[in-house]
Amino acid sequence: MKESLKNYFNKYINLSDEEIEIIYQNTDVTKLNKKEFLLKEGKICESKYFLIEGLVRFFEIDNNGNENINQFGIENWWITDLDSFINETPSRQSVQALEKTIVLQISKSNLEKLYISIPKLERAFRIITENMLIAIQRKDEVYMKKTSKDRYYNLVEKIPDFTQRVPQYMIASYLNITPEYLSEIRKKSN
Amino acid sequence: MKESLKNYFNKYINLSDEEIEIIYQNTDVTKLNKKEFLLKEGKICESKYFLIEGLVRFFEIDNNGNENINQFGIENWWITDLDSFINETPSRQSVQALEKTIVLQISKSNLEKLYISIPKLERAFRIITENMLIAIQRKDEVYMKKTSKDRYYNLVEKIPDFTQRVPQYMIASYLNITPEYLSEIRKKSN
DNA sequence: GAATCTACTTAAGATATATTAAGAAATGAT
DNA sequence: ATCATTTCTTAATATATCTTAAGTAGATTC
Repeated sequence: MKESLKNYFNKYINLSDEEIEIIYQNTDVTKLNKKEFLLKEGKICESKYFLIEGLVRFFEIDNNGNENINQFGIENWWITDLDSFINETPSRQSVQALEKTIVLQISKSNLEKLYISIPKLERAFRIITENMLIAIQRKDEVYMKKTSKDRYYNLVEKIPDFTQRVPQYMIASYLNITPEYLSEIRKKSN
Repeated sequence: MKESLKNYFNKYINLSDEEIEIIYQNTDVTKLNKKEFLLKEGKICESKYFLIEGLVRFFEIDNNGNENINQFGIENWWITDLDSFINETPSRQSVQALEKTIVLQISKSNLEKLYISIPKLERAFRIITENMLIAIQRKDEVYMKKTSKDRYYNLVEKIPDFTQRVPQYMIASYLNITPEYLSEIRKKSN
């Protein structure tokens, strides 16, 4: 676990073993079973969660009572409702485990302490956040302008095992189409 | 100009006048007339541009030769194709002034120097990038899941003067609808 | 000031996607 | 293994949005 953290941060900055130790001391391990929640709509997102193993989904309930998935999270990603975390406002979305999931949790106050004791972390998170921004912009290129079919094949190509790990109706929700229509798209592709 | 920069950064970190001066020494002022380009598709985005005054659009040309606007930039925003800037890959989009525009330009190498001489800047850009990420996520909530009509009214509500400053066909492009359909939406609203 | 261009509108027909409802298949519980 | 529940598929119909084409008005050019 400490090893994962070390490997991860070393992609961005050089940290001594003591520094890794300090970071690790400021985290908690949380284990979730399938269907358990990391964050519930309406609550303030108090921590950043570094996903060690497993799979989660971000979703919200729309006016018609439908679940709308807008993000999945996998290994080595930070799981946070950033809006809620930064501005300390109630989260509009929930985060739920789709598989047995292990996360390392850093509370906001611990993170602020870490930024002070290990200022290099500012740099790491500056870079990490930039990369997240790039990722979301790339996603937008596909999801804003392309047809449902293109979005589906884009997803299959980029994360092939998703179609195994995630029920189809959730993929449909993530792609912003109805499960019925996804079914048609898949049929036509044969 | 230096004043703008100072006010801006002071929202995130405390900078002395000397530090502001150092930052300012590492920027260039660029003035653009309407229709001039800050960045052209295929070129590497070599600088971050801080928009002092004016209005720009980000767009790309799709397979059918249509311009696709995916972002506007206004005062106090950083104008960058981050993917191109960070990874030094050719930009897939162009950035063009829609009005007389003034930007402060920081080259990548100058920015790296500044991160070293004024480490607090890491913190500033960490926070700025987080805020950009939050903004893009909020935009996604509207643009991924809502109908064309809702997207239009959301834009009108959030940036009312846009409908004056930007031609309607560009707004349609930004909203991912055809100008004809936007025309219909507007008609129905009366 | 006429001619040309550009942005905007209107309307008819076409297409992509949603909705509804029903049945089939898979999964989980007893 | 059986039953119940959840997920997936199929098909008919409905709706949102696009495409094409034509027309109008304002801006720009000669």
